[in-house]
Amino acid sequence: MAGREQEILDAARKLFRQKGYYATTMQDIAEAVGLQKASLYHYIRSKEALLLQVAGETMRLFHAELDRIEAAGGSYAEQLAAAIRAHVRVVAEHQETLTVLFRESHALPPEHAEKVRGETRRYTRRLTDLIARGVAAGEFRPVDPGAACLAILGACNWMYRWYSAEGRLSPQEIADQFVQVILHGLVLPRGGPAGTPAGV
Amino acid sequence: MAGREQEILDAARKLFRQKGYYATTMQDIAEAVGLQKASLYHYIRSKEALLLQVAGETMRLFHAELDRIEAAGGSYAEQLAAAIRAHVRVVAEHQETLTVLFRESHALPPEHAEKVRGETRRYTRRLTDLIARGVAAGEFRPVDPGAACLAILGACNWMYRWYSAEGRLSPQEIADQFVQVILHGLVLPRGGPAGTPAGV
Amino acid sequence: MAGREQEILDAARKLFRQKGYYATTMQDIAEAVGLQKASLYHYIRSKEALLLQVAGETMRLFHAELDRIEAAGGSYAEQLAAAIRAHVRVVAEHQETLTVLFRESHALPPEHAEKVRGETRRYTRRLTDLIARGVAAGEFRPVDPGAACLAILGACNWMYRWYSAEGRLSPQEIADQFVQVILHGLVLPRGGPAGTPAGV
Amino acid sequence: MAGREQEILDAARKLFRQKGYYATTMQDIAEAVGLQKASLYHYIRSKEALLLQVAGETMRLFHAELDRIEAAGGSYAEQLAAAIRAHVRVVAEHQETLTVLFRESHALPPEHAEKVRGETRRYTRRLTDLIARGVAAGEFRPVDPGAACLAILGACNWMYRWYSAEGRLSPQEIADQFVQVILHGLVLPRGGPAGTPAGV
DNA sequence: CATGAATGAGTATTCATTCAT
DNA sequence: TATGAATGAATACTCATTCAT
Repeated sequence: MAGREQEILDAARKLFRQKGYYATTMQDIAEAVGLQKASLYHYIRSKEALLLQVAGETMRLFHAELDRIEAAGGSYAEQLAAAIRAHVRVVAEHQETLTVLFRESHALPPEHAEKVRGETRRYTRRLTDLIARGVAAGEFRPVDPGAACLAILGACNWMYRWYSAEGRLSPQEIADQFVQVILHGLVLPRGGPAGTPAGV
Repeated sequence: MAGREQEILDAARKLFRQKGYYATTMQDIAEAVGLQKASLYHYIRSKEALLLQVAGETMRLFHAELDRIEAAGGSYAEQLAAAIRAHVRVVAEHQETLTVLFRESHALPPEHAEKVRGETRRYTRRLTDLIARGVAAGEFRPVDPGAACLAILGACNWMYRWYSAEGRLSPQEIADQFVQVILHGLVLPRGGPAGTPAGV
Repeated sequence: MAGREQEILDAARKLFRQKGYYATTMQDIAEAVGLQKASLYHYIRSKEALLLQVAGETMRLFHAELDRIEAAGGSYAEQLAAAIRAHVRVVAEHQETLTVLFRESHALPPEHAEKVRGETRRYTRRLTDLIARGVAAGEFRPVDPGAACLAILGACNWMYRWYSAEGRLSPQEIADQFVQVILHGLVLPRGGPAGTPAGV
Repeated sequence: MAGREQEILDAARKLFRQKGYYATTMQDIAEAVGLQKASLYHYIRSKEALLLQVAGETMRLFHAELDRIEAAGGSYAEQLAAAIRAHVRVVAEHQETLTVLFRESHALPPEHAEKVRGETRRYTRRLTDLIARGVAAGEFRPVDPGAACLAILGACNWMYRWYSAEGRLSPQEIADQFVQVILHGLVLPRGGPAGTPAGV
């Protein structure tokens, strides 16, 4: 059944995150699912294949969120805010997977590593395009869309290292803060009668 | 001599970054410095000690920059901008070390890992405090300083994964963009006299 | 059914020859007959038993041929020639089995290996006796019958390594050549009125 | 030193012969030379490399003997007799190596197996040519040189299975018998008071 | 009859580290 | 200082075989 395979994948993901890919032995995984080492090989081809599956799981999610958001439309600021919120949520919900992806994907054989990197690049490009369109539309400042995108992704992805479900802020709250910082910046527009920006 | 020790450290850092800590063998390091495996042990205690040294190198730098900036004074926005610029510069200049730090420090034994994490936390706190003071002084929006700080650190640290000296943007330019996004946000304040409050 | 068992035996023989006994897995055999690994065990006791069966198949054939030839009678030269022809034919027809027998029978457990060797020895003895009787009768040169027998068996058995159905010579032709060499030698009797021997 | 490497090679050869290549473990070899398993790898690259070395050792010897014999000249019958004697001697002296070569060389990776087979073919061709020249010169019967050569090689090589230093016949005696059978055949030329062939 | 699941025992190989020279 | 030799411990993976269904 797929049940056992899923159990193995879950155990592997958890262990890879806790101890790292190399430090996790097939023995560890076997014990975690209550099987003998050899029995694992009925369900998976190799340890590496396990890593590949774990690492490959997530990019889909990000793309799906972006699809949804673009379909929903709205101003660029609204779309970008939604994208940030979605990204934060995915990172919080799949922290384990993403930790493995970010920390261990270099252990994949070149071809697979390349595939994972390709997915990542594609996602980056989509987000960059969104920003570029916002800039072109005069809705965003004339920033460099590539750099801005990487700043945003960095802020969100970095969560994999510090987020905790027991932490002070909920994913929702984190997302609110990130949106505010990224969309409006930290600095209060100085005085003047001239308007402060509209809160998105 | 310290010369040899430094050579070994350099080789280790480079290899740890290229192939990862586990995938790098003492043999690799020995070949890189033109010694035999066994000879390395005249200079270093163990592979782990090597990792510890590499990983421990950098936090000092960040603190030093922050010292300098705080000593120089200026508005909170100026200080924060300077901190971002400094951070970006350090990441660009020590990408190798930071890659090892970010990716491999979990391979350290608990006590050492804790020490490294402690340094990191201390740096985060200093930056958070700076933001908190800016907020208290009414210079920054009333954001959550902790979240804002982590967003900034994420944006900057994430560079370890994508920055390339041959890339399109120089560290200087990257810093400019980051400062702009983080201090002023992406969204152009909508004109008009009618100021909307800094809601959100 | 015996059908399935035979199929398995055939597949095993073929694979043992192609890849060797150790390199052939039960999986390989199962795939070759379109069953699952576990299902093989309804027909056979073990992989070793399979090898034993394959290895044991052939000696019967050699003995049967010798029975037939001795029953038919004739001069010793005629009988020996017939034995060589028969042996060559059997090797050509059962090359697969004999390859396994010659190359892999040492993988059998001592007792079975001994049994196979016993059969081989018995065949060798019968052929040696035939030669010895020919020598005693003054029909053959006063050679050492044991050595002569092993020379003959070597020449014939070695075919397992080089014979090919697509080769230049048919088994019949090979047998003709072997008979000629073994019965009359390579060297042409020098001159003299004395005739060349009758071609057997 | 080469000493240890040679010891390992000797142990491997002996064990490969006794138990077969697959049934011999690196542990066995290590114990035989009084080292730990891991230590073997200071001297050899892999188990397979060990087999290759053992298997590759012998063909050189056969060629060297043939060189010597052809240089010495003499009638074709004399040369062939010398070749047979030499071959018998080499087999007796290197039975261990040849057993491994004949029985286990199919365990080599294709490219190396091919190389070994190439050497074998070259030796066969040289011997075939010698016979062919003898036939052309009218010194040998008009046999098929290829078949005759394979008969001879079979007779000699087969010794790897039955020869024993403690056996009834010395290599010298075996060679005498083989030469007699192959050069003059088993059958006594019938009739006439006239000459028996020259005993070579 | 057939098989999916499970396993125990085994196997080559790697690697950081030690130590006598 | 430098190293060749040696090793203990670990590790992923294989495979013949068993058994409940």
